[in-house]
Amino acid sequence: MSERFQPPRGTRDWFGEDAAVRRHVIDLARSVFEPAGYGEVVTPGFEDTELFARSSGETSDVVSKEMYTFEDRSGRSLTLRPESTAPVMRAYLNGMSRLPQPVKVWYCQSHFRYNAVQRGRAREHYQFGVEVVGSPDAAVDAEVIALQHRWYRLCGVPELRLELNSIGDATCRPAYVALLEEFIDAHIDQLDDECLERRKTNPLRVLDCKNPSCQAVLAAAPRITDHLCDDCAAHFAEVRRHLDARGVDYELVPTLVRGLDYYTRTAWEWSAAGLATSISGGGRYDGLAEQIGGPPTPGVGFGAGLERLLEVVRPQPPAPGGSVLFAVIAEQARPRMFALMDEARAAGVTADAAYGSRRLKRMLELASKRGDARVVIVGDDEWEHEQATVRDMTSGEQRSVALDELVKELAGGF
RNA sequence: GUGGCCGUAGCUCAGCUGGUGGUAGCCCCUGGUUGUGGUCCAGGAGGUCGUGGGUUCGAGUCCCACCGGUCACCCCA
Repeated sequence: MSERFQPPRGTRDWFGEDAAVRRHVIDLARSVFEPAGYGEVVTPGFEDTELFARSSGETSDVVSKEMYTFEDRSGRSLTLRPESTAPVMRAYLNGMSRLPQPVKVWYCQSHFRYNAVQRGRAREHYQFGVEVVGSPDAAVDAEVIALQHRWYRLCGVPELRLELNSIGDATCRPAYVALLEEFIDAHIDQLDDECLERRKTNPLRVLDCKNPSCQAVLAAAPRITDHLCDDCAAHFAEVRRHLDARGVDYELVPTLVRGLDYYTRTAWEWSAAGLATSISGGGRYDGLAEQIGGPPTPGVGFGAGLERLLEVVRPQPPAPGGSVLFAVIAEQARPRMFALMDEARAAGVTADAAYGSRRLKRMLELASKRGDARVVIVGDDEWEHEQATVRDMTSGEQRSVALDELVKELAGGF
């Protein structure tokens, strides 16, 4: 095994059924978002390191210890994207802002973070994500959440749960944080070391502490939702009205916060049975554009981990159906038959050849395993008469078809 | 990054207190006469027991380190 290569720690290969199911959940997401006006966006695999440093915040875990940062041959500092929201906003500022507003996009990209590898925590992971840039409308927040809800329902996610909160904005959050810090300092002797550490880096995270004795103390702490400014409170109320109207259930969680600095107002997370972590996180980020040198620009979106989703549900793609397998026994018939196979493909028929064997028994066996509907058999007998035997794999019925008619027969057969 | 558990074929796993690696199941390939599948039968391929050291007459089994996985913490999708 030492002579062989393994995928690098925290990465994996996708093939066979895994790849098919993965493809299927992406197709389901597209089937939900594309009719709603979301177009695909693709951003570079790496960006200027500063883009992530400035947007996520130098002290964030992502920036301080999880980024894959390297220098290229010209000495530029580049970083493999650890998330896609900042890159999408960068792309928005680099041209997308000229499109009709707001700009609605989806992406399915890999992300790289040097973190502890565990179930649902890889070093390269895929996210299907959505961003709506250019509108502060609460109806947009609700649309994104509602569509995501439909996607997860289509996937059949068990015990789907939505946690919702508003974390305010630059007007009200600083005052709330000051209030919270005051509370924490007043109860400092009743909180553990971890809380003290968080108090220094991100006071909001203190509320997350899982220590029961800390929780008992923190239950009396001021809540962000009680201290929103009028605009934020009105915005949050409207998001909830829209969600109620769309029939999306949610749970208000005042302690739900975000690890990245650019989030404002609406914040949400989805979770499901069978996985301790959330399967998706989203929020509004009205402060992001300015942090990376653009004009004030509102935005809202989510990133949904594909691997995490596939940990809790594996929706089966619909069986292809109607596929045809070419079983060409006669050596001299192969060139023409495979050419006809291509013609059938061009005519819309799903077709493949049994390349692995020249024995009919094995070819039919293969057709059974693959689930092909029909098999085109051409041996010496058929070849002599310019014919093919078409076998229906369900009924076992066989009929002769002239080679000149074969493509038409296959294409019209279903 | 810290701590616990784990690592036998592509996959799921046997392997007792150290004494020669399993006819195991699934998957893959071949054959069961010359052209008929979903079954059955027979055969085969595939492992330096994660890697490297150490203890021992002898290590899949015990010890150490590394690699990989997993659980908790941190954080997050």
